[in-house]
Amino acid sequence: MSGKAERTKQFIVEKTSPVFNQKGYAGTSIQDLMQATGLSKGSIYGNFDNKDEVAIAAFEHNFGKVVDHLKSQISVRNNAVDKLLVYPDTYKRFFQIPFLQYGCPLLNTSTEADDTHPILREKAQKAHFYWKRSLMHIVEEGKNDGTIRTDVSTEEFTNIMVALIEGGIMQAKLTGKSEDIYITMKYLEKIILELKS
Amino acid sequence: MSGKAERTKQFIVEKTSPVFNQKGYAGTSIQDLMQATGLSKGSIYGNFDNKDEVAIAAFEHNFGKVVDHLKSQISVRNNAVDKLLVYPDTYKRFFQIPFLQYGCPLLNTSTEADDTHPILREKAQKAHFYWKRSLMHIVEEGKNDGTIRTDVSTEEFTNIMVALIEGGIMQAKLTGKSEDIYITMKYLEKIILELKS
DNA sequence: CCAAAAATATACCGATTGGTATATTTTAAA
DNA sequence: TTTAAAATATACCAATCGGTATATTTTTGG
Repeated sequence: MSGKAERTKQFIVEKTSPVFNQKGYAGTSIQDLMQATGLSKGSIYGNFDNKDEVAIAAFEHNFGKVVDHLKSQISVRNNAVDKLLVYPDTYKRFFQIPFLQYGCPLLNTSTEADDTHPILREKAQKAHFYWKRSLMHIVEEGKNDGTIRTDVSTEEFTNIMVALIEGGIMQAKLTGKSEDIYITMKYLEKIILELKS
Repeated sequence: MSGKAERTKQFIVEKTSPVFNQKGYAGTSIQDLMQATGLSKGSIYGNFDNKDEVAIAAFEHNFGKVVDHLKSQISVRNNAVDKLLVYPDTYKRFFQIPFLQYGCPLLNTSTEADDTHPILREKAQKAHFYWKRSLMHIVEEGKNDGTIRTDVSTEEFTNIMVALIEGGIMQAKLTGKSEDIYITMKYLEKIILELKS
């Protein structure tokens, strides 16, 4: 496999990842992948062993895009509370973020795969664990430098924060109303600000 | 169609609804329905026009079971705050409720169907609307009889409540840890109690 | 108990599924 | 520029998909 194949592999992932996020694993066929890439079946199977591997790579790509987007915003903020506020700031504009058009990849993948696809489920579990860990890290940081109250449980707060984001997205995607995510994110903003010591 | 067919139809829905909730619409085949019911393909297609109709009936059955369960508990409580507390009380024991074994039907159906299956999406939208309306009704009731503070937005509160429940379920289903939904529901309990006037 | 009707089972349909073997084209090194 | 290798396309495979036509069984009303 030369550098060309490596680029084609990347190309396939980029083109098919929105399809997987929209249609789900079971709902996406090889035909869909051929159509999304413009490549033949042989070309796809020449770069991936099977549909599973494309789906896994697609999930990791989708999740990675969200992470990169948040990370870049978090990096330019210089205290824990402001860093946490990146989340409501971002998800308030949920419908305007192109790679979230078909929903949160973590929510989509976990609800489909939790009872059906062990490999994909494990990938989603790891993504969730990574997300929670990075949130907890910010809260702990704030506690250590005295900007966040120490009488709140980091574990509990991050759990609630994730629930609000995913539950808000679910409602907004279902109703199609940005108001639904906006309300939830306004509330998240409020409880983040209440963390201030 | 005699009474027999009506009972068979009901039988098919009861046997297949857990399958749809576990595997999703795209992931459930007619074979699965035959296996779950022990009936032949002809029998299933004699009672339903197509897979869509079975899926729709299954979703409504699944959602109905949750609604019935909650309603029966709410009916024996005699003030708005206590009625709202049925939700955290119930979902705290999420993993012990048999018909929630494969997750919340509203969450599962909406995340799968929101971008792929307009009919199923509409059913999920209506279910969500019904749920929110009944929550809002309880809050308004409490405001009217003076047991709930009038300075909180009913719309905003119910939105946050739904988000916490669905987001909590998503995390618990993904990790497999009841702790994840317990934390979220403990918090929901707290903010419900803070509604008291 | 019998006959008509209703319900269920069997057998089949074309289309599509995920995947493979092989032919063809493209790439890269000499 | 030639040639071996790598990448892509074509053609095919058995299995399964959702759905239908028809045969058989079961139910129901007289």
